Amino acid sequence: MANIRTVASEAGVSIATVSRVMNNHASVGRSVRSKVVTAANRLGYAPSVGKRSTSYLAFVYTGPSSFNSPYDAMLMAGIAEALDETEFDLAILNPQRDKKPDESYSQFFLRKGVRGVILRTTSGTRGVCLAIAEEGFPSVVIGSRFDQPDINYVYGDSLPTSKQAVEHLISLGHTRIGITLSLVEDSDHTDRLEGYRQALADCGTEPEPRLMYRVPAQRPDGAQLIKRILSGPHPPTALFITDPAVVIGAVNQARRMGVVIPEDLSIIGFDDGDDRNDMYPQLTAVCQDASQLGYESLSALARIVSAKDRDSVSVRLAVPTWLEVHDTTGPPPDSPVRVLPDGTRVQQQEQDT
Amino acid sequence: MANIRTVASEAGVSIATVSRVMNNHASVGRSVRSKVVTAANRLGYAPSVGKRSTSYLAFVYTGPSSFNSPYDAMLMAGIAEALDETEFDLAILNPQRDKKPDESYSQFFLRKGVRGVILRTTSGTRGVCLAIAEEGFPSVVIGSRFDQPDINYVYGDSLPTSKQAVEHLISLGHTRIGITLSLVEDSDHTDRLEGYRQALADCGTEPEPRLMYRVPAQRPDGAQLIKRILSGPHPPTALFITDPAVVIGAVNQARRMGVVIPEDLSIIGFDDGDDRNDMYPQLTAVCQDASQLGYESLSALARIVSAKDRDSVSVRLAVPTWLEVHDTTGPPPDSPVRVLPDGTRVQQQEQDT
DNA sequence: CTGAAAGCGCTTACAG
DNA sequence: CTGAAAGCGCTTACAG
Repeated sequence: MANIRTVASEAGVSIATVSRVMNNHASVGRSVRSKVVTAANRLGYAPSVGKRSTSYLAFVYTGPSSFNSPYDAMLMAGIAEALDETEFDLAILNPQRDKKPDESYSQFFLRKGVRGVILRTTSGTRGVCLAIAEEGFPSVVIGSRFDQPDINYVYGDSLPTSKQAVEHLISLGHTRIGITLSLVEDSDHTDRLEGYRQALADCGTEPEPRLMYRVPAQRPDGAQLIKRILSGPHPPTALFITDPAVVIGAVNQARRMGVVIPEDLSIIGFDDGDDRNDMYPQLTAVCQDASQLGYESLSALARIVSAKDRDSVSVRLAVPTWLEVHDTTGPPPDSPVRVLPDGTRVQQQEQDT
Repeated sequence: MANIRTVASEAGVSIATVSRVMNNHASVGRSVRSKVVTAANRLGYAPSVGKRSTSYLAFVYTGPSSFNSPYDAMLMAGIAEALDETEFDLAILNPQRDKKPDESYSQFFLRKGVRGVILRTTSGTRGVCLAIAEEGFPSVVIGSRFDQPDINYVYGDSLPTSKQAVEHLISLGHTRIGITLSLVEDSDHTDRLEGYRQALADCGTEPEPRLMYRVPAQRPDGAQLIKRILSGPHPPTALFITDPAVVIGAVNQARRMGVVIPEDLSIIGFDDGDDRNDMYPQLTAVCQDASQLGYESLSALARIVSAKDRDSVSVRLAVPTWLEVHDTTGPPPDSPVRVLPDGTRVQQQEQDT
């Protein structure tokens, strides 16, 4: 294992300077600091005392943390499972709390005694992931695709299955198929929209902007959505709801309004874990095993950290998703079902738009 | 902060011996080893290199890990929240993987650079919690009560609310009230059973053994349970289901069998988070905010670790639970509803038993 | 099985 | 802002 002396000579500075960089002393000049960080990352340096060199890998939220979502819970389960097969321990790090503003990510991670990181992306933090990868610190991004080289990631490949989901609705006879998307443009939602587009394009249809709904990714937002679109003009007869929380809110709200699923409205949801099986009626869904994302990310990270030559390991892994057809999809009603805000149910005939 | 020299003189040995104990060298004699561990815990020793003494607190499963349960997810969320208010970072440790058999828990934690631990109890690991507390290592048990002094714990106080839940059923007119319990005897399930007993006792009823069901704590087990008890003789008209996963399986299975809730069968569940609001009909439940358990545990642990005199801090915290009456409880049917294995519905008259 | 002492990795007051 | 050197905490080969 590289020690402070190796790093010093690699960077062409004294060991005192390396130590100062590792402890983020303000006195070190910018250019010297970045030379040292680069050398440390290249050599795979980690501070150590005798044998007790740290052997922590970290799970890092690049944005606000959200441990209570089913997605994150499944990630953790998979990470914990993979961890048991390695010699590493797991740390949970929150750079937002105590990374110093003038500190690079590598410095922060090294100061915490961490050897590699799994980056949990949230909206608007792709830049953070890129910055960390660029610094050369061992990292694997979980849940997002990247075009840039030299960035490792593991993501759920939902495009083809999303297409398949919409094709399923088309084959049932639906022509007014809505899609819900989150407010943020991440690669997951881009993929799901693209699957929707492709399925429609294959049968010569243009996506209709009025059938594309942007909603925050919470359960109450799913309920709101259903109220809004079923009371408006020209509602869809089927919905592809691309978020696991939103679909739960939506299905329950529909039933509260007396809308029968799938007779009045077909719904295809998205499931990160096992939720589809705990719903009644059982949910037709694009399924992803989020625990597998966690498992694969941690395994990959362990390989990278343990590798002789880290740059030789490149991880770009697409974990398959799959479609499960259950009880929330069926043929469309003769005409779209509307429910007015006062609860009146209107089954209108198709009209010009 | 105590260093290896202080510990050595406190224990009356050389620094070499202290170091050997910390690294679990086999050569050190049993009695010397335990003297050193005791001294280290008394002084709050943690290995350090200069300033970078470790500042990790750990979340430790005393049994098999289960991150994907809603309970654990909520715990993590609360722990993460409390963590942000401290100077500590979080580690996840699995003693089952790499604690050496001949190593004490304190030695293991110190070797990992951890300053204090939150112990997640599972069935049959109360002994582990007691052993760790006895060694004097800073620890807080989450989710269990203890009678022994000198053990810190934070638990959900579900006895009074469980009693209230059963009283609610009694006030609706139910006389055949069943209860489901997990297979293991932990303090949580003991409390819930005791609440059930007390509510029945207050109106002069003995609990009937045939209405007390032991089931594993998984969703499919809830479905099995409903099949079993509704097809058997003398089914209950109301059920208090003391596990969040079991109740979901049970409610959905009941509906699959055509049993109307609450008209045919009333159900009171248990909710660690927000699941009751995502069910249709909305679940009447004994509610506990598991994230609060996590929050309080971590806050308490941080206080203990930071205290001048650790033994002066004693944590024995009962977090309140509460009853929310929603849509799964109502008056009992005229007579208990039975559904035979072939799907035939039998509404039998009350009979002698 | 244990200690005295040499040595390692890192940090920091001092000097420029 | 950086280095040479003293010093700290810990580990370990050597000796008994």
